[in-house]
Amino acid sequence: MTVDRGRRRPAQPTIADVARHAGVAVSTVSYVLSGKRAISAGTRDRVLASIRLLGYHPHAGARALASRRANVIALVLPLRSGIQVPVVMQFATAVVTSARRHDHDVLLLTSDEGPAGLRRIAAGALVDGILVMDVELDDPRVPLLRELDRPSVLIGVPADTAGLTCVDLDFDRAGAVCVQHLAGLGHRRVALLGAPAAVYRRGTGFAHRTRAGVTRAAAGHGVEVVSVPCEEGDADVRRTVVGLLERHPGVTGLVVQNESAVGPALAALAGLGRRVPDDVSVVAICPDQFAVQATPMLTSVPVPAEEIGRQAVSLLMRKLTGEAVPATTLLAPRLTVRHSTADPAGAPR
Amino acid sequence: MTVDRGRRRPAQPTIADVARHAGVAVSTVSYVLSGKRAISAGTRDRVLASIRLLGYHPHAGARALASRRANVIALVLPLRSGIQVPVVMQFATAVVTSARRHDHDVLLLTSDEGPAGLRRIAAGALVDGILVMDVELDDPRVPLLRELDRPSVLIGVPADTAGLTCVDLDFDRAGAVCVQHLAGLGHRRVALLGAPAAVYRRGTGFAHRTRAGVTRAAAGHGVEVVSVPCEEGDADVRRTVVGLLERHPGVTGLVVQNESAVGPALAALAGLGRRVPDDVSVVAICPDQFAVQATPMLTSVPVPAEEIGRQAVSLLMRKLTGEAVPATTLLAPRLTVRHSTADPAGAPR
DNA sequence: ACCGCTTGTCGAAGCGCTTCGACTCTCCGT
DNA sequence: ACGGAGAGTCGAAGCGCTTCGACAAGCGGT
Repeated sequence: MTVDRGRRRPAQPTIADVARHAGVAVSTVSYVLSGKRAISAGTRDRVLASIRLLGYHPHAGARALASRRANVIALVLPLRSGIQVPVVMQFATAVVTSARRHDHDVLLLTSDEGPAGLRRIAAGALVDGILVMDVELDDPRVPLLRELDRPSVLIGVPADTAGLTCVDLDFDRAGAVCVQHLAGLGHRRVALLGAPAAVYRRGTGFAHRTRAGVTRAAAGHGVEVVSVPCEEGDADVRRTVVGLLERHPGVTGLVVQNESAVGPALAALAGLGRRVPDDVSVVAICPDQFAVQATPMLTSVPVPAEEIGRQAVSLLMRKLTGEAVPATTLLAPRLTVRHSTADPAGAPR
Repeated sequence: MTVDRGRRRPAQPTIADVARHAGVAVSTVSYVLSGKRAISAGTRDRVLASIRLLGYHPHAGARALASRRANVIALVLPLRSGIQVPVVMQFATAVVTSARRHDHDVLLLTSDEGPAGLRRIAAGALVDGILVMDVELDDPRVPLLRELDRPSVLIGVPADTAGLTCVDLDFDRAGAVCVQHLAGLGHRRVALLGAPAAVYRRGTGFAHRTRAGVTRAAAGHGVEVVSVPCEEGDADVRRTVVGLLERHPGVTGLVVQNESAVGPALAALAGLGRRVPDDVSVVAICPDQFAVQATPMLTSVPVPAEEIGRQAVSLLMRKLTGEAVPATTLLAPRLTVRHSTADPAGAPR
C-alpha cells in the first residue's frame, strides 16, 4: 500500500505528450484545441484521438498564464440576515450552469472578506470577471468595482448606475402589478407586508423599489395603501399581521414580499378567522416553488432567479469580449393568478 | 471616454517590478512572500514596502503553474430536489470562510455536470482538493473520487467508506437522542416525520441513518414507533400528519426531520386541535434558526452546518499536506430543550 | 589562521501553455 | 510559366512565478 505511493506517477500528460504521440508540433495541438487557426481534418482527428487516448486535460494555470484569461468568473454572495436563501441558491446554481455553458468556472466569494477580497481576486488574475449579488442602493463595493478594471455585472440595482451593468427583476413594476391586480378585482384598501426593517435601513434596492411601485400604483388606482416592514420568524410575522389588521380592519388585499413570511402570514390570517381569498386576498412576490406549495396556491409574481442568473452571465461574457452592453436590464414582472385572490367580500359582481 | 480605453495600462505589476523597485532579486521577493528561506529583516521590510506601494498581487495562474498548487478547492453542491437549502447555504458559507483562513479559494461546482466535471477540474489542476456535499449511500461519484488522486473530503457518509474521508453529523445518534428525550418524558408512542420518499429511494445517508437511530432507540426504550416519509409543500405535509394521527391516534411524540416540514406540521397539528406540547410533543432535527423561529420554539437537534464545513475544510487541508486523517468524523448530536416537548397528557408527574 | 557552519542573497532553469512570425505547399488566374 | 494568395504546420519566445544550486559573508571552535 505504502509502497505504491512513491512509484505511481501517471503525472497528467502535457500538451507536449499529446504532440509527440500525434506526431505534430505543440502549437498544432494548441490550435486544434482553440480553433484559432485552420487545421486539416486528418491532423485534427489524429490529435483529438491522442488527446482522448492519453486523457489529456490542459493545465488551467498554464493556460491562464499564457492566454491571460483564467476562464473563471467570481460570484460574490451575500451572507447577511434578511436575505432570501432559496432565491440566492437558485441564482447561484443558474450562474454556475450558465457559466459552464460559456466554458467558464465559478469562484465563490462571500462579501465578508470585504473589498480586499475583490481586489485580491481581480488583481491576482484568478478571475476574468465578477458577478455581485444583492447589491444595495449605496453599496461600498460599487466604487471599487468601477475602479477595478475587470468587467463586472451586478444583480440588483444601486442608486447610481453610472458605468455599471446591472440586472434585476423590475421590482417597482412588480409591486405595481400586484396592486393593479388587487385594484382590478375591486379592492380599495391594501397593505404591503414588506421586508424586515433592517433591509430597508440597509437600503437594499429591491425592498425600496417594491414599496415605491406599490405606493405609486395605489395612488394611480385610487387605492388606499399601508405598508409595514415585517421581520422573519413565525411569531413576528403573526404579530405584524395581527397588528396590521387591528389598525386597518378595512384592508382586504395583502401584498407579501418576504417569502419566508408567506407561510406564517397565511397561518396568522387563518388564526384570525379570515379566509383566503374570501375575506382577504393575498398576492406574493416569491419563487414559484413557494407559491404552489402554499395553501391555497398563491397568486404571485415570481422572482425569475434562473433567468436573472443566465442574463447576468451572458452580459458578463459579452463584456469579456469587449462588447458594449446596456447599463441596466430590468426583467418585466409576470403575475400568475392562482387561488389566493378574488373579489373583495361584498363587491359587485 | 472611449479614448481612455486604449491608453490606460496600469498593467498589474509583476514580481519583477517589485524586485527592481526594492533592489533585490526576483527570487528574494518570492522568498519574502513564501517564507521558505530566511530573509533579513531589512530586506523583508523593503520588499514588503515595495509590494504595498506598487499594489502587487501575485498572478494566480503563474503561481499555480510554478508551484503546482492552485490554492483553490472545489465545492460540489447538490442541485436536486429534497435538499435542505438553508443548510446547504450554511455549509457553503462556512466552507468559503474556512478555506480563506487557509489561504484557499473555493470553486463552485454543481453535480449536474457529472463525473466529467470532476475529472476536468482535477486533471486540469484547477483545484488542489475536492469537497463533495450530500453524498448518497451508493454515490456514483465515490469510485471516481477514489481513483482521482486529488485529495477529497465528503460531507455525508456513503455505504462503503474505504479509502475516503467523510464528515457528518451522527444522524443515527441524532435520531436516537430525539427518541430518548421523548421516552424520558414518558412518551410510549412516537412517530418520525421523515424526508421525502425520493430521498430514501435515492439512498441518501442521513435520512436512512436517522430512521435507523430512531428505530433502534425506540426498541431500546420499549417505545412504539412509526416512521413515514413526508413530501415538501404545505398540503402534502398536512395530509401526511393528518393521515398519521388518524391511523395512529395514540402517538404523542413527533420527530420531524425535514426542516421545511416543520412549519406546516405545526400548522397541521393546530388545525387538528392538538396543542404543542400539551397534546403532542415535537422535536426537530433542523438548523437552530428554524427552531427558534417556530411557535412554540422547538426542542431540536441542530445540524451544525457551520462546524461540519469547518471540519471538512480542515481535514482537506491536512490531506493536502500529506497528513493522515481519520476516515470518518461523526459529530455528536446535541439536543436543545425548548418549548415544544413535555410530558404526555395524563402521564404521572 | 583555517575549516566548516549557518545565514542571506542571487541567477537561471523550468512549470505547460498560447501566440506570433516564418516557412512550405497547393492551387488559381493570367 | 509565374507570381501571389491561402491553407496548414512548425519553432521559439514569452506569460509570471517557484525552486534549486551556488556563492559570499560572518561566525565560533581549535
